[in-house]
Amino acid sequence: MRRETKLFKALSDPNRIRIIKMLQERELCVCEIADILNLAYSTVSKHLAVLRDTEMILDRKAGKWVNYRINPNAGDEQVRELLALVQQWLNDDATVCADRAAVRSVDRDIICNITPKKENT
Amino acid sequence: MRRETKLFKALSDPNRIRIIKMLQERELCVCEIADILNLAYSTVSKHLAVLRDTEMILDRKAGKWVNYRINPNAGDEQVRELLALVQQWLNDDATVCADRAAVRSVDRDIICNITPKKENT
DNA sequence: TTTATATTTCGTCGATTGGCGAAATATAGC
DNA sequence: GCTATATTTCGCCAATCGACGAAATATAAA
Repeated sequence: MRRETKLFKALSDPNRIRIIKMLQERELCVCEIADILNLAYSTVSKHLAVLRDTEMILDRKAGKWVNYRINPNAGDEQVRELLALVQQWLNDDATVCADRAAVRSVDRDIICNITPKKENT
Repeated sequence: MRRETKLFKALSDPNRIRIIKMLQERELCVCEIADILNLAYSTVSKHLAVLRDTEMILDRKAGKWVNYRINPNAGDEQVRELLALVQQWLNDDATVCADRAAVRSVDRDIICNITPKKENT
């Protein structure tokens, strides 16, 4: 039963739901998620660890970035059922819609640097 | 989004899951649930309030008892979907099986009285 | 190898949670 | 009305949670 309650608990936080909805749009790195949610890296990292621990999401190292994505066909059917629920829910939610717009326009090369890349000037 | 996270949070506690699984067997009063879960009345009452607040369960006053039952056709489709998930999950779980056996044999007239009913002797 | 950047881990803090018992409330039965 | 019983509400406590910043780690780039 602990397994099941852990799955529900993972989905019981708004920021984790937002992360899942964003990842259902596309793969994202930690800095992109932190930028959109407006949270500290360490906080986002912890949320991602919670979701990864349930196997709802996977991480993949890519150079200096760690890309997170939905576990496309999780071995656990319960996880698949929950992800399907989340995918069909909240599609008209204002925050979710705004997050999607942000996901489309976010650029990791710009946002991740504390010292912004001087593109011109 | 608060609505959805509240639903998941309601299901993120093992005792609340046990309550739902028991109510999916039959209607129960607070003292029966408290007896099976081995928790204080006040604790069970709070768990039931959390579930009732999501409209997953309904309460019905019946004399000195308050009977709780699953909301048979909740207006909220999300609630129906989650209850369906819980119903299909955990049916082989040892605790759930034991709870079901207890639900079948529990007798509110016996367990609820601190001073047990002197049936004979 | 040094430096910059992306991420995770660690320690801390205030808020929430789940437990309890005591007190308050509601109803049944006398 | 009085008493017993079932339930809820209240106040408390320890544990967990979500947030942060600082420190540690890993990789890219110079």
